[in-house]
Amino acid sequence: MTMDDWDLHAVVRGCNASSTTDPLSLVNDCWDSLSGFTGGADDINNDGLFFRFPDLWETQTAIEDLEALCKPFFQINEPPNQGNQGETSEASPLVQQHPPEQQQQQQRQRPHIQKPISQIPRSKRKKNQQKKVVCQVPADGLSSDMWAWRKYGQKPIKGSPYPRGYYRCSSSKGCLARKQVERCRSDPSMFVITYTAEHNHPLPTHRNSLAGSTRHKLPQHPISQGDAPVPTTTTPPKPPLSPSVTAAGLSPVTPMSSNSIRPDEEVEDEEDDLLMGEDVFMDLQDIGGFDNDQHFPVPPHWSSINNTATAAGGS
DNA sequence: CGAGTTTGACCCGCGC
DNA sequence: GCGCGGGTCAAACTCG
Repeated sequence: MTMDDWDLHAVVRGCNASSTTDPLSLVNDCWDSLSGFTGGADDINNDGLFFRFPDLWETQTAIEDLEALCKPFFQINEPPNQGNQGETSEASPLVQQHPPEQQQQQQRQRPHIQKPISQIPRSKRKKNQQKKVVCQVPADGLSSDMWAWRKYGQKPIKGSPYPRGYYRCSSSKGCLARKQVERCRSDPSMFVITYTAEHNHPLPTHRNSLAGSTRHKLPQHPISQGDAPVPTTTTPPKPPLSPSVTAAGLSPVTPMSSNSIRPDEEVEDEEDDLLMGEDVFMDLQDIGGFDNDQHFPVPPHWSSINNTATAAGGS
């Protein structure tokens, strides 16, 4: 928690200061401060896309990490300005950095299971030390990342009316990348995505390159749909999102062309703090929404972050 | 038939 | 040490 306070505030301040103007300016300002990072030739393929997360867990600053993460996810093109590396270090605390080995530790391993993905005993990992990047995106933003995700679990989260969906990258069997999707409690139209681990393979040219990525499943059981509140709550059922946006949000598949997703089918619900406890928090909402015909035309706006105290029920 | 989803159970980190 | 809660597994199921 050493740097939770000072730099977090520094970052927020920086962005907020800009917010007095207009969202785009704000975003650009914030992005500029992050734009110092240059993944490196090794991380970029011919298409200019990241092959993988550029040393995600080894970058110099948290900002760099965050940017590295988000670039591939959102297909953000080269930021307008570069060379603000000096500034990035100031705003570093967007992401908590942890030694690479700790990242690996998050890979679980069961004694009876032999999988490449599970090579580090789960017992060694520290939950609270796992590096994560938390993003807040609108429903259609969920479909904006290039990776193919496969849902492997869903659980109701204590204190939250919405279940959390667990996804892992299905682009590659050995890929350790995972993401957790949870509907934002303060704004049900938004989803909170927590990315963990890194992709160890090239960014697919077509998100649907993988099988079945476009499976449109109609809601069967409200509970099973992530966007629906867990039964234990009194929250009324919500209208299903578009097919691409299922459970806790988001289709595992996030079809790149799923721009057809309509946020209007969103939901409503209570208000609460959506702080994710820690790590980075990207608030794309402030950007003014996404252009449905484009993939994140503008860089995400980093709004809030790193809150060590698990505001959300703190498990 | 292959791939994704659902869902209950299990494991383990963490707080008390 | 115990219990809670989160994260993951894997069988069963659904769908194209």
